[in-house]
Order: sequence, then structure tokens, then C-alpha cells
Amino acid sequence: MGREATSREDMCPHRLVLEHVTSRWGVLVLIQLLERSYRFSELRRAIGRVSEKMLTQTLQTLERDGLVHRDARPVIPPRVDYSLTDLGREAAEQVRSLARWTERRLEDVQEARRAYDEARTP
Amino acid sequence: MGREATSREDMCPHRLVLEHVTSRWGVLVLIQLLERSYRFSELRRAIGRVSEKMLTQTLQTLERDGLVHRDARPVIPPRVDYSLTDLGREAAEQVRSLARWTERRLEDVQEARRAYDEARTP
DNA sequence: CGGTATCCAAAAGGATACTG
DNA sequence: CAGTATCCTTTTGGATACCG
Repeated sequence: MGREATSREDMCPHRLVLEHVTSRWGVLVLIQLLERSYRFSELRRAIGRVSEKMLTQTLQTLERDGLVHRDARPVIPPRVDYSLTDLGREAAEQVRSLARWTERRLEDVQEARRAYDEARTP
Repeated sequence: MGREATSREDMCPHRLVLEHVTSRWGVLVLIQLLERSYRFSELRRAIGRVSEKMLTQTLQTLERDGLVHRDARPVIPPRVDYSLTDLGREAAEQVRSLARWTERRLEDVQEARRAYDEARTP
């Protein structure tokens, strides 16, 4: 994520958007914001082990792509709320659906892995 | 992708599957195999700029997860065909649908980016 | 609080050479 | 043809310190 420089710039543009929404932290942010809007630190706690840097980068990328809306209020201490745009909600719903599929099918995958591993460690 | 060691091992297991199917090359492999089965080199050419190493790694991970079936025929020269399992087809269809969404919405995203960039370079 | 800047470690990824 | 093995470069991500 973040500002891709030179090497991945030449990818077909829509693949870049796909990488943003399916990125490690992008997925978690989108799914979380599907529930309601969150403040920065609140979102950080909700997601778990994400560094400030990565959360910032992820939110900036998603905001730039028009998927996340950033509402910064000029108060002290600063208060910034993040929410999904309509576009972001469309993406988030598909991502969540894919994430749920991996949960539902996890057993099948794990069974396949056992078979695979066993077949080549006699 | 590949064999994740120590750092990403502690992720919730289903997120690992999600990362496999949404990984850079995983996406392209799944979508391509949705059309028909492919031989190794044939798949490599169809996808474009992917190194042998990455294609091999990606296919092995997807095979281990039970998403891709590998059919190696004992002939000379070797012939190996890759295809989707039923499980893989389910995943691939969702990934393709998400990929198509990013294509359809690309204009909106690019418009949002222009607005974002213009707003902070006066 | 909500960031930015910098530095460093780890992981992903590519090029090349080699093999059954 | 379909890989493996090795080496090297690029990218990612975390820790830390600082700022409005």
C-alpha cells in the first residue's frame, strides 16, 4: 500500500485498487468501518496489532481512492473520524463476503493441508 | 505467500487463506484457471510478467490449500496441468467478481484521486 | 490526539544457473 | 518442460522520537 513507486506503477490500474482493498490492513479497516465510523485510536484498538504508521498509510490510500471519508474536526485535542463512502461500502461488502467465505471453508482448507503435508512426509 | 514463518503465523487462520487468494499472483492464477486448465508455461505466458519462482510458489500454496489441482503426467518431456478444485472455483468466482468491481468503478476511484491530489497541491 | 519523519529489520520478489 | 537452488534487490512493516 502507500505510494507505490516506479515498479508497481505499471500494473493495470484496476489491479492497484484491488490490491488496496485486499491489502493486509485494508481488509480489516474496510470490514471494521462497515459497522460504524471510528476515530483513529479507536480503530487502532479495534483492529488489534497494527502500527500507527501502517494504519495511517492504509487510511490515506483508501481515502485517496475515495473509499474512506476522513472528517477532521478543528478541536483540541484533535478529533478525526473515519467512515466509508458509498463506493467504500460497495467494496467493503464484497471483501467481507470473501472473508466470511474463508471462515466458512476453513475446515476444508485445513483438511486439504493435512492431506498435502502428509502425502510428502512419509 | 509461500511458507509463512513465525511472524505471520499467529494471524487468525482464515485471514491467511484470504491472503493467499487475494495475493498478487494468486488473484491472477485463480481468475485465469476459471476459464480452463493450463500447463505451467502456458499459464506463465497467459499471466504475463511473473517469474517462475513466484508462479511455482503461488501454485504450491493454492494446491496445498486445496484450491488448485495439480496433475503431473509421467511423460518426457514432463507435462503438468493445473485446474481449479470445487473449493477453488468458489474462491475464484468471488475474486473475479471483486476484480470486475474494481474495473467498473475505476473511473470513480481515479476521479477521487484527482480531487484528493488537487486539494493538497495548490 | 492524531499524526509525521527517520531508521532499521524482515519479507517478498526477481535473475540466473542448474536438474530430472 | 517443469521445476529447484542460490543470490541479490525492492518493498513492507515496525520502533522510536518528535510535532501541532
